[in-house]
Amino acid sequence: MIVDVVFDLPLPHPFSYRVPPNLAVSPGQRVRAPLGSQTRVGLVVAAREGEERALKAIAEVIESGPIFSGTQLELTRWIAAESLSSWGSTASALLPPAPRAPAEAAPPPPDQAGRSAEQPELFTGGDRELRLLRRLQGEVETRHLLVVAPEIDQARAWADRLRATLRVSVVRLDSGMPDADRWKAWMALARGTAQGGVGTRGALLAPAAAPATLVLLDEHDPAHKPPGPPRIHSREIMRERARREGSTLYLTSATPSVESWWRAEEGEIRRAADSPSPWPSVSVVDARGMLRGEPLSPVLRDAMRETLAAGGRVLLLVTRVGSAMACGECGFVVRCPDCAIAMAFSRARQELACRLCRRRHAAPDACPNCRGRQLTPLGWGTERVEQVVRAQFRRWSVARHDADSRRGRGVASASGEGGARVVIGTRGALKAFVPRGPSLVGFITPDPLLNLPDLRAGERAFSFLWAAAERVAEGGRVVIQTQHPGHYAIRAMADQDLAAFYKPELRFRAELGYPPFRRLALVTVKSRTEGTAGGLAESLCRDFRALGGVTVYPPASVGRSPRALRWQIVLKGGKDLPARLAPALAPLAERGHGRRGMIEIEMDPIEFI
DNA sequence: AGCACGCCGACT
DNA sequence: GTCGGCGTGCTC
Repeated sequence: MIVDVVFDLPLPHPFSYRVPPNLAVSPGQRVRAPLGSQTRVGLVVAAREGEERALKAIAEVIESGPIFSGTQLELTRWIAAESLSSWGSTASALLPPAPRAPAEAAPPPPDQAGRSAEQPELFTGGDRELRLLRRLQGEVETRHLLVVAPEIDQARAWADRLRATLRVSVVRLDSGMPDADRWKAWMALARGTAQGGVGTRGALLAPAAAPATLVLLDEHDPAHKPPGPPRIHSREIMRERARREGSTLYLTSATPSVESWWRAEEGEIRRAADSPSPWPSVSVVDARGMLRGEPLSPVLRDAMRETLAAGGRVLLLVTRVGSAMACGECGFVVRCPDCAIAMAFSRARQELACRLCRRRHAAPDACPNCRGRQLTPLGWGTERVEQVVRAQFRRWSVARHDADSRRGRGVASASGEGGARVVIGTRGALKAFVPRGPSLVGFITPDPLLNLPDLRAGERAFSFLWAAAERVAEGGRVVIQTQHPGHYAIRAMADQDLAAFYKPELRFRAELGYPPFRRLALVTVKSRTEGTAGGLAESLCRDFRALGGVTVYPPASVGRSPRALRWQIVLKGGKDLPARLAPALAPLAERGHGRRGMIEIEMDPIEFI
């Protein structure tokens, strides 16, 4: 017998091996097989009869039987095709680490072909997790449960929470556990000795028996699409899984992705009813014309004094200097006239460029709107804000919480030993206030985020603003200093009104043909020699244009060094974009890189386009 | 991705 | 005269 095996390599095709008579091997099973000079772990994707004399033999099996059912194997193939990642790398990322010695495996749960899936349901609102738990309570008696969190910390917390509230046996499948434990957890779920599993991305295909209850926590979180194959959001994998096996999918999010909100409007997703939860009072301070060197407006300064005097704690949120150009006087931001995305300022070249269509021109020296002369990238560093705050609030303890101040250190003293009453930090600082949130959150200014040269700038800023408001202690307040006091992201947050954000945002996306209405792909060409990268990018563009139905933006050099070694091509198309691109990419992947240079492709990029 | 084979510079 | 740079090509 011959088996076709895929490996954790960026290779587009499987390798064939003969199966020695002493081994039993079938599709969905992991094996070790010789490849080149070494022996590697691979996944059997097909078995057939044929001429086997020229082939090398499978060395050994990893598990005694298949670890993926036929449906799961087929699903990994779909994921690979949809993300333009290799089948082997995709499968490898979605399986527990292989044990060193051959191990007795529990068979994967049987396929449930033909079951029609229920509509996924989206939980929003301040009590979304409680309402979800209540729902799960009624289901765990009869169904398997799989919960996927964006990060290990959340997976750990949810495992504890499920054990405590649902009183079911829940195993942890995330990489925060030792490899051997992860493998055992996987098998416990397959065997049915565990009723539920919690993990991160690597648990997406864990063997919860269909029809199962699948949960994706914080579905909008970009951590659901980390670097590395497969380049696809966990939400899409969960959705497809639920659809194929007839499982129920629950999504939670304070601020759903625009994609999910759109699907809810289209009736593809049901929105669980939510009720308003306590909300801080929000003051929006118009920062236009505010002195540039002064991070604290009188409104924020007074709010801080009041909060501190009343015994509360203050969190000042800083967003690092942006790359867009904004007018210090009127707040005008230079945007691409075609793409409506903020243009990125290059200090070295003193020019502005659109990350999408590559339009570029010299940076203006006066504001095109008000003729003001203070047209510069806008933003504050935590250190500078700290200096000012220390000088103005000498009586109070002040701490900084950001990547530089070493995660946790500033906070430990701030929350633990009754330390800092004023904390200056970036987004991560929100998590540091446990168990009680700060009484006052001041946004020095969210404008750099709002003006990011990124089509998702508004979505990101909104999510951050909302998360901060949710964290504020009851009866507390939020002060936002901004040059865009009327921006719908800010208004929607202030009014605790989700729809007030998504409605205009969807209109913007629709008008300009951005996701979720169209799909994007980002192709990166790397080469050590300048000519090849640019030349290869140009010739790739010709190939893509020849495909039809795909918008090909001009390639641009994105190398940071003066010598341009990286080029990027942005592509836009419909739902079938990966399928359309595959034929143009196949010849490149087939023979190494075909031409010299390396090609990477990311479907549905979520940053910096 | 590794790893091996294959042609041009600074060293014992 | 060699050791070694990584450019190119292959792995069932």
